[in-house]
Amino acid sequence: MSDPNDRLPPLNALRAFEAAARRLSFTQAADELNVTPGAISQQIRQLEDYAGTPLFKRTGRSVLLTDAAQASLPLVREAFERISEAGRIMQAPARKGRVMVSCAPSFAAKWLAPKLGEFHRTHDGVEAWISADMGLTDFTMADADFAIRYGRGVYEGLKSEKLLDETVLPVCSPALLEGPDAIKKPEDLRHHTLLHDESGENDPSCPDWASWLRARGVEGVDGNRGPRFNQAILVIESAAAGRGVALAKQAIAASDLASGRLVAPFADGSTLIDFGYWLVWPKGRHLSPDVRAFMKWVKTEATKGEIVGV
Amino acid sequence: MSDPNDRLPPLNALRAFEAAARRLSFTQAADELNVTPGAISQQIRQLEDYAGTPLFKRTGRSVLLTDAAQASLPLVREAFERISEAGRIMQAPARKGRVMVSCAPSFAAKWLAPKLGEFHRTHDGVEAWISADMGLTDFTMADADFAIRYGRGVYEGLKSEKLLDETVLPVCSPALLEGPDAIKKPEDLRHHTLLHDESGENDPSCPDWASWLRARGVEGVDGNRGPRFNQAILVIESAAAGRGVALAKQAIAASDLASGRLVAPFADGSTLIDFGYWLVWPKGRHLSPDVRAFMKWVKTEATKGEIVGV
DNA sequence: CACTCTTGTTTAGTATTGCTGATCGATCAG
DNA sequence: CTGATCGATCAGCAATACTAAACAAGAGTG
Repeated sequence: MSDPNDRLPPLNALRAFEAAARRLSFTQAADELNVTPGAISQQIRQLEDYAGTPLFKRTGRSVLLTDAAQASLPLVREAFERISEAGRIMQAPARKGRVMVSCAPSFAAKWLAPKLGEFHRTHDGVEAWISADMGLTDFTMADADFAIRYGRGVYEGLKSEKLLDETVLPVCSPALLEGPDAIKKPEDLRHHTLLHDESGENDPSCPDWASWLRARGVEGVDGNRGPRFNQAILVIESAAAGRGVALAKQAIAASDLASGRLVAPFADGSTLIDFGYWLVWPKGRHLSPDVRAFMKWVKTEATKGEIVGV
Repeated sequence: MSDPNDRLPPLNALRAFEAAARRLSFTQAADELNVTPGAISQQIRQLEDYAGTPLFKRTGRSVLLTDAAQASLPLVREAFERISEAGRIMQAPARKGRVMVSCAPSFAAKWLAPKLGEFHRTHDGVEAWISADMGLTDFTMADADFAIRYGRGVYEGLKSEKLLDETVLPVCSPALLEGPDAIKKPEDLRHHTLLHDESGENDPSCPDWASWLRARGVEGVDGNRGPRFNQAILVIESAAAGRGVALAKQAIAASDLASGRLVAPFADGSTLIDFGYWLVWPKGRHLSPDVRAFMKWVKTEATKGEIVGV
């Protein structure tokens, strides 16, 4: 009669519950789980049948958690964290020799990817995969081993370690240093297009052209004109193509500066900003030897860059 | 593309995995989950597809865990413990005012049940349910709020609190104290049937008739003859029916001794044994106010009994 | 106040998943 | 070798989960 298994809640319904409770929205939960809202609604109802009590207060507009849901949610969350981690561990043998790092597209393309060949040469048998994604989605469940994030280094539930500081400086194609409108001093910028990087928008310490010019007392240059890009790499590529002068992130521009594709027209142009690059991974995660090796290598590369650059 | 949800293992397959890993047998796992072995086999295979690596080493005869399974199993277990507990908490509002205690059939019938009326009278609005089951099944998942167990009080993963000591003493129907074969001293037992309780078999400190007689230097009585019962209550009822003299557990016999249905023929007959009755519940479990009240009441009843009895 | 937008619910139909029951192959004990 | 036991496999069936579409109920807007 009292079969112990009957006492376990329906597991798939718990997934819907967790997502809905986290978002406080069935629609968003449905979106997250790639199902229709109706499916979520049904799963929740099934769980409520099991519980014998409502889990959400439906207030027309949105939904609220009942006490029962409130009380059980932390345990459900912990359970899923463990399941997620268990899943990773199960997969570990199959992933052996592969390290997956998630990072922002620009950083991946301009900083990480060019150095990867070197890693592969020195670490035989370990291949690195880069997953370039934008959002800093809660990745306790993502399939990356760790991530490189651009920000202040404080992330809820995640451990982080500083990788690299970031500085911002004007860069342009070497072609712009010649000819009648050659850039010699900041005032010369009036003859050129200003390229705006809006990828670091939420960092108040990151200067835009307007504040950069103001800080240097440059007159007669409108710091607001010019095209805007939402990714650092786009600014860099535009600048390299000779379209204008970019206020660029040093880490992203470094390889092009080193190759001569870009030049820094002003000696004192660079500004250290608050945001930086961080190695980030979920708190309880087991890091395999391969992953550790890769992280260590990345950090070494970063210190190298600091010696050479800026 | 890399949908975070795809990274979670199939949840129902995990249940099969946990059971199979615990039992190291697909057949037994199937039995536990009330499905066929084929179903388990398929679920495990599905999980192995997910993991990309085998989880069991099939050695024809039985199965062994691979490293991947070994490593992930603890997390899976913890996850299910939390899910189980979350399930209970969800159901708490619906269970309000109900306390479910699991205990051995004899103790339930002869000790607990008779006192329940009193509890109900003093604790209005709380009803107590008794689930009398024999096995001390791992009940992290059972639906009882707590259990009363007979034993030494050490249970893996469970918390316990001493409820009652147990003593063993000869009892019989008052009818046997009269007539030509009236029982006055231990030697008189030769004229009567000895009733054997084998329910405490695994307690070496618990005397049987043979050791009881030997300890008192009684000669001429064969301590091995007579019917044997595997439950304490059966011995008691046989004795009460006048069939013979039982070496009975005090706690089980107490109510019949009090009512005069049974009597203790010898003044010095009782022996304190190692085993006793314990309140037992899973370590991380949240005990509701109702449950606490019931536990407290049970303990009070137990101390009352100690004052009156023995 | 009507209109519309958003959000959750419901229902019937469909797709997916999970299970059975029978059969097979392997292993081990006698 | 033979019988017994255990796991794997497969086709068919049952249960579960999902979709699509219509519906209902606030909340914001003009």
